[in-house]
Amino acid sequence: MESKDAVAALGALAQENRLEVFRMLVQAGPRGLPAGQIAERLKLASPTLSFHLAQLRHAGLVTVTRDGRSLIYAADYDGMNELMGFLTENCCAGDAAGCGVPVCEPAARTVVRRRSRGVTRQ
Amino acid sequence: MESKDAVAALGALAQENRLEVFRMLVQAGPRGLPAGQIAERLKLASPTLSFHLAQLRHAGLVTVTRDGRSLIYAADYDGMNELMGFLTENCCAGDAAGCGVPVCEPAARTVVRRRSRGVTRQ
DNA sequence: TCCATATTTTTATATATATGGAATTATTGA
DNA sequence: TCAATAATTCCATATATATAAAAATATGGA
Repeated sequence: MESKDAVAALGALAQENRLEVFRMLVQAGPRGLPAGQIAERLKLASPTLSFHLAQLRHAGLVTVTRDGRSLIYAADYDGMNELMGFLTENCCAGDAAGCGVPVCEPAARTVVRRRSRGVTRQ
Repeated sequence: MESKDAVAALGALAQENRLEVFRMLVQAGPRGLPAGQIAERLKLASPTLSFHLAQLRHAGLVTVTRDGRSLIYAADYDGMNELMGFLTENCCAGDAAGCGVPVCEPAARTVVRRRSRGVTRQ
């Protein structure tokens, strides 16, 4: 991961509404949520939400797929994990015990197959 | 951690120069670095660096102690780890295996005693 | 006490970002 | 083909942020 990508991802998360959106998607799991449902839950005007989702998408933090009229947004866990790895990279000059950073491998990944109707737009 | 604190921390990191400063301090370890040395290594004007260090400090990502004429900045590893915990909180509705997030405990912490000359200003 | 060093604070200016109304595009079902 | 729904893009406005020159503060040594 490049420094510029990390700045983009951090900038995307550094906003109250977007952070809420992202955390909602992280908690929702790989199945994601339709934009309308996010807007409703967070009481955001649709152009506002659309703007924020685009930021998160360009930053590689969420993915989108169409399902009929709805666009389904989901957290991009790979993007998130890459970002966290970048922040802690080579911490304490390699002696991670100096700063309490998790040094273990990620939990074994369960692959979730998404409904494949519609076209993916990244 | 509150959402507002997370936004502050992410905003502090979402800037090219500050991200560089922070990563430099993360890699430098708990002993930290004097402001002048950071400015020199990153070729930043001192008021600019000072502004950025203040942002990181207010966001709880770095600490500062005085040593003679120098102010020594160090990464605040607790702050960083809290932030990452906040982002991944309750991911996949509790089934972390769904997204490959590290679920293990942080490495055992090695406490490093800092030189106690001067006053700590947070 | 005075000077040099290290760093911060103040201030001005330039630039980037957030918001929501209005118009637009895409999809489905009648 | 048309109306209804879901969401986006365009636009104007308000607000926040980054930068560095100049002035101010704190420390240590002569």
